[in-house]
Amino acid sequence: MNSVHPDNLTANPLYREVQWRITRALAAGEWKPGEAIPSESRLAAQFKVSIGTIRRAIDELVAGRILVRQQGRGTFVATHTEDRTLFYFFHVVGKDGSREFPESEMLGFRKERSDEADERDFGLARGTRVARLRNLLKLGGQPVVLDDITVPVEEFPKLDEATFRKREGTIYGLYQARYGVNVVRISERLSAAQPPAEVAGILGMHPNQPALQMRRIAYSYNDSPVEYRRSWINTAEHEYLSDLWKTAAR
Amino acid sequence: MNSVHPDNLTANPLYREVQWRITRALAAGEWKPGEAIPSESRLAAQFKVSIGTIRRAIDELVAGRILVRQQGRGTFVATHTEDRTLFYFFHVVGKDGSREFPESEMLGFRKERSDEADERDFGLARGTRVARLRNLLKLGGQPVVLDDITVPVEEFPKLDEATFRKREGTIYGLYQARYGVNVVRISERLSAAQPPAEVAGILGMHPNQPALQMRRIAYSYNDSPVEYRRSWINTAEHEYLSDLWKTAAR
DNA sequence: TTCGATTTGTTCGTATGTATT
DNA sequence: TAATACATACGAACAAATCGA
Repeated sequence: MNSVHPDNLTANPLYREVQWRITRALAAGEWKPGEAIPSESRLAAQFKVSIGTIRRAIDELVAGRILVRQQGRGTFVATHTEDRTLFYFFHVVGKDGSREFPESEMLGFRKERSDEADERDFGLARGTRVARLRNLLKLGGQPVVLDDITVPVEEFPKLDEATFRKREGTIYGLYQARYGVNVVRISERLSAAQPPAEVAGILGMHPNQPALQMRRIAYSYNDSPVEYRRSWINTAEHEYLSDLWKTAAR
Repeated sequence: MNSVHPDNLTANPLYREVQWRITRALAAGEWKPGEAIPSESRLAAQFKVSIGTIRRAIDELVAGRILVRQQGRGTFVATHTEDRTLFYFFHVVGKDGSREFPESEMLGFRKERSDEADERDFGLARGTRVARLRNLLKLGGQPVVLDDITVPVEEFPKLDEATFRKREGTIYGLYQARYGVNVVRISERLSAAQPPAEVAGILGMHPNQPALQMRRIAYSYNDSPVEYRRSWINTAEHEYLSDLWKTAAR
């Protein structure tokens, strides 16, 4: 067979074409988070390629934490209910290096139109209907992170305050389980600044004490942005950890 | 042949054993940065494994940016002379998202013994002979990052001020070319703080303006630490970008 | 410019091992 | 125990890029 598949018009290798098709199926909700996707042999038959090509396609999705393989069981769509996926997206640790599961408390919820700041910070078209959510994260009982979250209402139908307040697990877990929105990648920008008095008060900071200011964009499949955050982090006892994979190189 | 190679006592898969052996050879300086390692077919013959196993072993080292493949040419030990490797380790960007090659200026150099702070921050045994280097990075002509770098003298024989001052390219490029020390991974911890007046002055900051404080540990092969930094970043016009790979998921 | 050798890249197939159900 | 699914290892064939004769 040729190295280029007949219905592959983009001159991409076959395994990448397969990867696309799997990604599209995921984006379309064909297989839900936590569920198993068809077995490699079944996918090979379905796509009419060798099992090795299927494995190669899945390899990259596993590396991107979009799928999870389990020998003897199957290959599953990654969920946000496991601790390791949490710490893939949550980078605040104790200054002693301790990692802790944060306790979450919702402080506010409203719906409105996106404004100029959203356009400047996130490239979000002005006037988009959005929900705003203020969420406080505590570590060891102490308030450490204040998140101001913005999501387009369109992506999250029938979103309401009670859903957020009564949720179990992480916010991304909620997106995934209830709205079928799967966050697979984030981009964060950090700077140091003086938080507003209101924020400093919530975070229990002394006045004039600086804090970490963060802007995050969260992406789903195919690099489509689905959530925007402005956060303040009290770094008196904690810090932001950026650790570029321990995967390879041992 | 068995899945476990005769001289593989650790019950690791064969490709990982091969990966180890390649990594050890790299750490021993058998192949220098910029040089080609033996071809896959040659390695396969040398290690008495199939070429597929060699490819699998190299795959992970390429993913970890330790090796670089080039079709038709060979597989090379990664260097710090290319722009893309620079931005893998340098995370400061303009607030408008612009990436710029920093201009470097050495402000100080001395040798001494490591102190209590090094032990606390980096786990570096107290009393180790170290070199201290103060380096200023400018972006667009403006001072933005001040690095206080600490390296164990043992790893860098005959290290002197002139070598640093007259270098071309990055500091990690210098480590690599002149001392055979190849930085392959870094871990960074960030917090917000008030810089000392001296630092604020160097960075051209207004007094009482907060800055990003960073501690970095740089690792070579096999996760052995080789360099320690304390940095201050002026985030008036720039910010720290943490973008967890765009590789997969497209 | 052409050609051939070399090297990595892609795809296929097969056999066997290991974990799960 | 048997069936299923992923994991490892091998090999073959051809494609595509590179480089020097």
